[in-house]
Amino acid sequence: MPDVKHFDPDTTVGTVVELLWRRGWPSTGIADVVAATGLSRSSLYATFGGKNDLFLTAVRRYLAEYVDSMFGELATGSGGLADLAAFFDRLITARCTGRRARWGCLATNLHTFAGSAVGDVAPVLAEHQQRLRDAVSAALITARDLGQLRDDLTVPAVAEQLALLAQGINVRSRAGADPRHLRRAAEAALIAVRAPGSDVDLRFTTE
Amino acid sequence: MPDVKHFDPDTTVGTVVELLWRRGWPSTGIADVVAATGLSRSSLYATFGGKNDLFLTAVRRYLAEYVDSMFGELATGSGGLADLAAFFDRLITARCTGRRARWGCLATNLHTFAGSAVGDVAPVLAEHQQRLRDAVSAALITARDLGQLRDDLTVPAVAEQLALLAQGINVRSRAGADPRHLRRAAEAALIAVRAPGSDVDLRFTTE
DNA sequence: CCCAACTTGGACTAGTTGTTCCAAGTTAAC
DNA sequence: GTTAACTTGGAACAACTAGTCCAAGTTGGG
Repeated sequence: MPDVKHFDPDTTVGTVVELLWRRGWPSTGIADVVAATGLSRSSLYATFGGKNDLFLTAVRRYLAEYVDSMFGELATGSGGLADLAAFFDRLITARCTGRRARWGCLATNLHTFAGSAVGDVAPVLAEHQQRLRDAVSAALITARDLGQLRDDLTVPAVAEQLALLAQGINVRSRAGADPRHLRRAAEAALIAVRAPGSDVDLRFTTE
Repeated sequence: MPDVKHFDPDTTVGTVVELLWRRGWPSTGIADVVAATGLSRSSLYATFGGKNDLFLTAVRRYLAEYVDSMFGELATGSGGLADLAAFFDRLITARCTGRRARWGCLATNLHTFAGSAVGDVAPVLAEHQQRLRDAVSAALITARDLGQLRDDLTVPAVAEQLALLAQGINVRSRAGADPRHLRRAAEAALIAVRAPGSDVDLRFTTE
């Protein structure tokens, strides 16, 4: 019986993701969403609820669409340190080139107002960080099995270290860091944790 | 002849630093400053100009008061990697304990809207990152002279890597990261770049 | 004392914020 | 075609934003 929606909510969420990613949570208003989507306030509020709900939906979409694909073979691959090198290469390329260059990572950007009263993003960020660390851990365990990882370093410690490095890359890329510098840094980090005898190639494909 | 100011501008800037640090730039309004300082809008605008000027002044104050002291003996010390361990220990303690725990680093937080139209913070952030990298570089050069640094790694690459690690620590500390995890990560990073033969102690004083 | 130079509180813009509301329009089963 | 359920545009809302303005008050040199 009822009238049917005149727009595609999924497309709308996609637009909101880009807005939120580029401009940040507090600086993005409903008016911006209206302008970017062409919808009216009524439709937005009826479909998504308020600003908080809409933005939280957008954040979850971001994690599903952009982050999980970024992890790629990290958790499932068999390359060990080579998979980690590929991951950092992919990350730096995504952060520094293309249409979304210098947007940083939406999840990392949101850390800025993690302590804020608005929008309960903290749990979402915690889950994201957990997934990142788990993926890195999996690759490191593979590396250990392959004899690529120094035996005087523990997997959890190195996983945390590399996850923090990724966060640093996300932050600095938004400020316009030189991708060559970032690649050098990631390469150094991986070489440093590589077992002395290992001959795994850690050079980045992109130069 | 003229009337004299009824308040201390330096104290006011100090209050604004805390406000900006904790709540973020776009979320902090002049009304908040008025409430926190007890001053009137007139006095604020007459003394500091608009919101942008006031906040930029606060950011510069932050860098001078909190960051430079954090670097400590990094640039001038003779401990090499030991000085770096002390730096990370200091950083993690500052970010995770005390009144300002989980506030993160104001400069790192500001990266979130580096690309934004408002307030020209980008140059300030660039300068800050440069200083951080230079300080780390100085300590690494000392480490190299002392034979503490692996000779298959270059100073600039490791400097960038450790600077990015520090940024990661800043980001994650705001979201409530476990300081023990952070210390483990920093320790692993330093152990990994230490020359095989070196016996420099990299354990953190705080445990 | 006197008065010019300055500061200050508070009222006041003009624009924006997130949100609500309703009349008008649209849909599809009956 | 009727009708009930739904969507939509636009107006309106109160609270808030950064910033301006001016009369009243305060200061210190002459």
